Amino acid sequence: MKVATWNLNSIRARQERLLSWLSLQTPDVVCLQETKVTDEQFPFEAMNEQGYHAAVHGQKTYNGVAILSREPIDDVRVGLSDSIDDPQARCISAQIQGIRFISVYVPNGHIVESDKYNYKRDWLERLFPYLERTRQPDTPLLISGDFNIAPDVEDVAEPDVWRDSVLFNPDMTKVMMRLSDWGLEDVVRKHNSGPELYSWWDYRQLAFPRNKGLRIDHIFATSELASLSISASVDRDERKGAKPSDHAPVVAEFNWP
DNA sequence: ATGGTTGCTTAGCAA
Repeated sequence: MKVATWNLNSIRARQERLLSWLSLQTPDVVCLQETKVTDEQFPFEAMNEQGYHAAVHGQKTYNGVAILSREPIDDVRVGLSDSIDDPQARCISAQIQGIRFISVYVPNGHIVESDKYNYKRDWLERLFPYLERTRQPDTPLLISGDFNIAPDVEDVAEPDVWRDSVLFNPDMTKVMMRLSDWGLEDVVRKHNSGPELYSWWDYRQLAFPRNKGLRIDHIFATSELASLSISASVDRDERKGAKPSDHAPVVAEFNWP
């Protein structure tokens, strides 16, 4: 099974690239972020014609997450399903081929100590009880998406520029360690030990040609599933050419089912 | 050189 996560930065702006990429890579499941469309505007027909079912949780203008799958999608749940009234569409989960998939778009946070950063921290606090409620015995869990967190110094091309920013600071590193403590393994890092593996490059300052990126898009899986992973990579080529997203797709393959 | 780009929506926000 080939699984991918990709922050599209608008599915309308990226629809042609998405369709070409799907036909080239033929992933089984794709977690999408920043679709930036309401559910009514989601291009279900184009995805279906490409051979994919789609589960969506969108909103107007901002955010928006989705899961595409070649096999049928069951038991779709949207949001973090807690007592907080949160209008931002940042989480969707679904059951596919015996795996619980979660697609997340973690808040960016803007600037440390801003309201947006407090929202990011609160959102991440809410994620752990959500995982606890979502976890089921004997069902592997895979959570992937744009976490807006570079876990470690080797995930940042220019640590001195990004240190103590919203994307890379000790508190955010702790969150990633809590995911690990909870039982989730970073499948991409497992298969790529070296530096210079990034998933996002700023549109500005020629960041991509200079490879000044950060690894902030991740695929985590519970240990049994992670142990069945064969390979993982960033599809850097998808960041090239005309009208790319600022994120590249991240892909992992599993010996499943 | 105190900016730089993109997308959505139309002047300003979000990333």
